[in-house]
Amino acid sequence: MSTAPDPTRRNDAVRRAILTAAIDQVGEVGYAKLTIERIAKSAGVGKQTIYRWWPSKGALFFDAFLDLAGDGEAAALPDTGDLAADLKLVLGATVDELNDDRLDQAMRALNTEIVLDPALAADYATRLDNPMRELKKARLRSAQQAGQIGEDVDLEVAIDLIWGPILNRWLQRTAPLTREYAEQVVETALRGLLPRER
Amino acid sequence: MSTAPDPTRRNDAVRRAILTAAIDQVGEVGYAKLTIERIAKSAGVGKQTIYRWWPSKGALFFDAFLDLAGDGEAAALPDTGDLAADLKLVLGATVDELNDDRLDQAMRALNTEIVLDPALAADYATRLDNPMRELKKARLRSAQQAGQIGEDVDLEVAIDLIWGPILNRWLQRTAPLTREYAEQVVETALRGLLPRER
Amino acid sequence: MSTAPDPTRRNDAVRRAILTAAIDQVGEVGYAKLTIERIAKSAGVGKQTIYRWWPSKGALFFDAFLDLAGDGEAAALPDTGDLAADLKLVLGATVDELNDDRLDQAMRALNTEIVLDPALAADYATRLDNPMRELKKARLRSAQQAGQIGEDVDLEVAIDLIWGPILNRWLQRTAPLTREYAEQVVETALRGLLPRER
Amino acid sequence: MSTAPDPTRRNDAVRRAILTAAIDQVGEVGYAKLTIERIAKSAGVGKQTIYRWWPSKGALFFDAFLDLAGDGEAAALPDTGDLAADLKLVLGATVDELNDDRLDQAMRALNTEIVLDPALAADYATRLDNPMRELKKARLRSAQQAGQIGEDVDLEVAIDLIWGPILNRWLQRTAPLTREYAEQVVETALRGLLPRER
DNA sequence: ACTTAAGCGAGACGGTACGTCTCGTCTTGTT
DNA sequence: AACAAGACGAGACGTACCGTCTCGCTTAAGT
Repeated sequence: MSTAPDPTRRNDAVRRAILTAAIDQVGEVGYAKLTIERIAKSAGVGKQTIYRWWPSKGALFFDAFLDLAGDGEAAALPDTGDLAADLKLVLGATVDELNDDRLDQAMRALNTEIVLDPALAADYATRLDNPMRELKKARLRSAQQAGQIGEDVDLEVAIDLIWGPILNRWLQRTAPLTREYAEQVVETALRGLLPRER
Repeated sequence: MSTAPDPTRRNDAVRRAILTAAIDQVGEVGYAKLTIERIAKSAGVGKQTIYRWWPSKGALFFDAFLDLAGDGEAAALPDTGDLAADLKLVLGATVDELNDDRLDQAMRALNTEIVLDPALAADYATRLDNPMRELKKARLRSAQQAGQIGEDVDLEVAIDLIWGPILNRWLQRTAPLTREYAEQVVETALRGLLPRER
Repeated sequence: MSTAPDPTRRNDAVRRAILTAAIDQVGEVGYAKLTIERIAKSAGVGKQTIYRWWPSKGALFFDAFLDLAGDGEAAALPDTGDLAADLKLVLGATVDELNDDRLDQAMRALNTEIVLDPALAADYATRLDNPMRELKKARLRSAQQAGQIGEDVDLEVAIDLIWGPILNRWLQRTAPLTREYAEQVVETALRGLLPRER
Repeated sequence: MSTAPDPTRRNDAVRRAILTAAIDQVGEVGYAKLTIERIAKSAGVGKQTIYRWWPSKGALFFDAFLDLAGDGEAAALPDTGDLAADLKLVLGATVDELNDDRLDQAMRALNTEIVLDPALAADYATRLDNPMRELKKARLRSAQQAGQIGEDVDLEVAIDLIWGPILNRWLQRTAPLTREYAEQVVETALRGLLPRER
């Protein structure tokens, strides 16, 4: 019978050293060449200590990512009443994050795991994506109530329409990801592609 | 100097066997567990034969994917004059493809490599994405000339607005990818999020 | 720097399994076809465990040979006072050993490595040949003191004269190696080739 | 049915280039690292050309060795009437050959093959060793008839007694192989180890 | 002189083993 | 009991050669 480790005895300094080492090493060698052994060495930790607490490189990295990104996460999207301005602000910040090398590396790594591993994808959805989606939806619902978004618009679709293009351009490197592009996306999404009726 | 192999001496039957084996085995064990050795065994081929012609698993898989997907690639997007209907048709087909298990597996694998390897991403852009983008842009330009898309709309942004949400939902498995969703995206993208003026 | 493994952590059961497997497999397929992989498989051991402790097949085999031969090694040559009889006894035993298939295979293999690799030859000299030579020299010196060997005879040459022919016939398979031949060698070496003075 | 190659069509320049390359490369990298591919490259020859005419590296090398050594081979051993002097002359020359780096390398390589491969050993016996043995025996027989060797001495044993020690010391590198040593061996073998009767 | 059937250089091919790397498990002290 | 250290069985990595197999090209007979 496998005796599960007792979390109360866990040494938190060790845990943090491992998470930090994971992020550090991803920056140095990239996710593909990141090995458990390398993380252990860099953290000054035995391999077993890693295997005791995480089932896989992906799971470890996911925690490391949360540790990195989750801290500064805003509790809510700004709501000044000007939807377009608020979205441009938020997406501009997102663009900046994605252009930051450390975060770019880490998020690409995370994405790799999520794309191939449905279990991690579910975990990701629960712990990161859904909460974020709720914040986004809250802001859009507020706009909808203020009459700035059509009543018949599905907010899920609205979110995808605004954030999807940015994430896509980032992932596929179709073209450089700039704040200008983000603003164009916001404007076009809000207004639609059709010619303006007069 | 490393003498590159002479392509004229290449045995094409062997090449096709390798590409086929690569796709087969990705379906059986997934991309993460796909090894060159396994592909070689499955193709009845020596490992060196693979290493002679491809520099990495990613590069091999990219060729295999092109072999799989590229053949049936349409030469142009339909243009019946009804932009919404045409887009729904095309995106519906895309949705079906992404729900086909073999293609889903292969495209996810490809995506993994592209996300982490800028060189492959560039290759992907040149050989697959850009040509497809041109076809899409051509259809949208035709619509623009017909007055169905605003003259001030940037067609690059338009493409991202239509295709981005679908690809994103597929990659991140936010929710099941259905034809209905695709239709909603088309309609919302065309019409915009703003309430209709009256 | 390459950190040498810590010998105190070594698992001795594993070490013995490897040495045994090496001897076994040499008997089955011969030294030329003996591979590290085969030894590992036969010993139920990972390849790395072999490479961790031995730098080459030759070095491993050398240890395996010592393990095989060294155990029964006599501490001293018999000294009954009758030099010829003692030598015939010892050489007869040597002949039997060389005609034993397992030892024959192993010693030929060892010889192969020694002939081509001076480093191993030096190791062989230190750990096997020199100790044996000392025993031989001790016996001959005793005979010399007893007046059974000329005082001006160089004992190194004497050893070569007695053992050289036997080893040579064995190595080169000039003719079958028999006890009779060994006895003839002893007698002729002692008496010399010249006709007897009267 | 495998059509054996027609020796009359053989290109002798190619044959010689291969043999030369074999000797050259053994000198450069040693026999263990000598590969057919390397010989082929060095000789400017296709691999198939080698495989067409020789069944193995050993067989090829054997021919190469004959080509190298066989040419200058004396037809008979000197017979001045002074057996000791003649033997010292011959063995001195042998010692010099064994101390020549090129020949040393080549003969060690040959020896390696012979020790492990009985078929090659037989070939070696037929084509090199037996003829040489006959020459040696002829010289000793002549000495025996001249009363310089006891009538009851087995000449095969005599040959082993004289040449065995030298070959052994060379193969096992027990100690440096010098002309002085050869002379000592000759004298001791002729006179025997027993003290001189008076 | 003209076919034609080798020999030949070149090197792709299916394999096997190399020696290295990392995996995830297990064992041995240390704290 | 968690931990650092690291040996261990397992097996993939990418490389080097094996011996076989075309592929064109010379190059000598034999008609």
